[in-house]
Amino acid sequence: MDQFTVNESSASNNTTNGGGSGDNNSSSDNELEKNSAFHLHGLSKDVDESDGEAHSDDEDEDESVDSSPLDHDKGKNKSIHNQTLNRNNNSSNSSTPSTKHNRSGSTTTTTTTTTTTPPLSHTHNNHSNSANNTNNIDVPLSRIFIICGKDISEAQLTKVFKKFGTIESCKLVIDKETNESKGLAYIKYQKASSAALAIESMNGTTIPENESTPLKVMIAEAKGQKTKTPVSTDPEDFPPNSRLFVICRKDTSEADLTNRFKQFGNLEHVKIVRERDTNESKGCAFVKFSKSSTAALAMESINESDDKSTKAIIAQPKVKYHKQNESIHMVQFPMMGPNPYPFQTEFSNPYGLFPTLTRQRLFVVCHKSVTQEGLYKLFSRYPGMEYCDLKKDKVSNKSKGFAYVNYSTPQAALLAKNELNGIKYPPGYSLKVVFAEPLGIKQNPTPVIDPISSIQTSFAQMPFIARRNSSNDTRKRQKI
DNA sequence: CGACGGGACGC
DNA sequence: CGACGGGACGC
Repeated sequence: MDQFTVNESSASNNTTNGGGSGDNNSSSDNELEKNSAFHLHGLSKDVDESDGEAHSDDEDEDESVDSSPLDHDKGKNKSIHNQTLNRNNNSSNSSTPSTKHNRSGSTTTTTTTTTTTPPLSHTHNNHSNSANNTNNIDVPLSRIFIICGKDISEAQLTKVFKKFGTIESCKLVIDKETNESKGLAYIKYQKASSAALAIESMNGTTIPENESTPLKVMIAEAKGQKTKTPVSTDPEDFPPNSRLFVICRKDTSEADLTNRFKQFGNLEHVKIVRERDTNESKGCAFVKFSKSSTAALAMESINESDDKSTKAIIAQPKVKYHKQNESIHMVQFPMMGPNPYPFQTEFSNPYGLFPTLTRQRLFVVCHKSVTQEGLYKLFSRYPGMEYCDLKKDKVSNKSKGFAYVNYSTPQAALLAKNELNGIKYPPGYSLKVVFAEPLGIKQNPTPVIDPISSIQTSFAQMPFIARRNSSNDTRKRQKI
């Protein structure tokens, strides 16, 4: 099993993009896209009901995993080229290669509670230094980050999460001072598909041990990466990590790929990358699924198959161009539960954030008697509504008197705004409908923030704007 | 009237 | 010395 080595050295890797296109930086984008889809139905087949065993498939992942991966990882170092990819031929003028991360420290100390996973029981911790430090994990996208209540134990987490695949380690983050849980945890799986399944089925849900706190489950950032990174707005990448980049023979056709990949389910489309002029295949393709777990399972299966001429990795998001002034907006999707929103439960995502353009999102002020259902019906009279979330007080569950409504296009949002702003919605009370500000601009208790820094931070989160000035291309190439 | 939960891993 | 090549999406 040649694990393609990923260089997601979170470090900086500069490559000036002459062509302005900038590839996305993998490190960030990778982590950006944490996320996942939430298919209430499709999923059950994969995991849910079974309750005991998660995997269905072939892949005799069982023992094979044990020692080999580590060995391979040692060898990994060599295969990490910092190749910058882009056809713009940007010679990497800007220095600063990967030197940033030292691979010395390994994070061994994790409290690996590899509890009782039937098959691979004794997963010896990946202590092997350098091989598996979380900065550069052996298997990309195989580690998840969980936000849970502070009263959840490692054992409880393990119990819940082991059904998605073999857990290598489960680590609660403990506050040094108080010695108490911070309500955060990391779980490292052996396989990316396990992580994807875990996200898809657990994000936004509550577990019996703590009914009050819905879990947030997302792909973990590489160790150095502190902050939340924004999400790609590439629609092709939604849900994140649902698309494969496939290397194949040049004589492979779309139909061949379709035949090969459709068995995994929810295949959306395949696209072979071709030379512009000759139309000849470049020997690679994109294969899009509607779930990231499917993409991961397909990848794992393909890479383990005997056909060595075809390999797959999770695709990096496509570079997307934006109008200069258009800001990106992170929309908070409500999580789970009995949902009055038919649309958004299809997807949920790590931060519960979904990228949108500002002009597609409305901020609505309404009388507190207005209900979620009523508001939903009202705004859904205008086509393209994808989301409607009346904010309620956490404890009293009473309306806070405002809501966020999302439309699939700026035009749709504008129409709804024009039609509904100022109407008397509960008779006698005016509805106010305006475009929403990006998250974080208008904070709750009328904070005392100085406008400068708040603006900076919020804009800093908008990748395409930030990237314009920075000549950095942190995107690294994954080598298969 | 009215701005969105909590958030990152040894030293 | 030491391990296999192919490779990014219309701008």
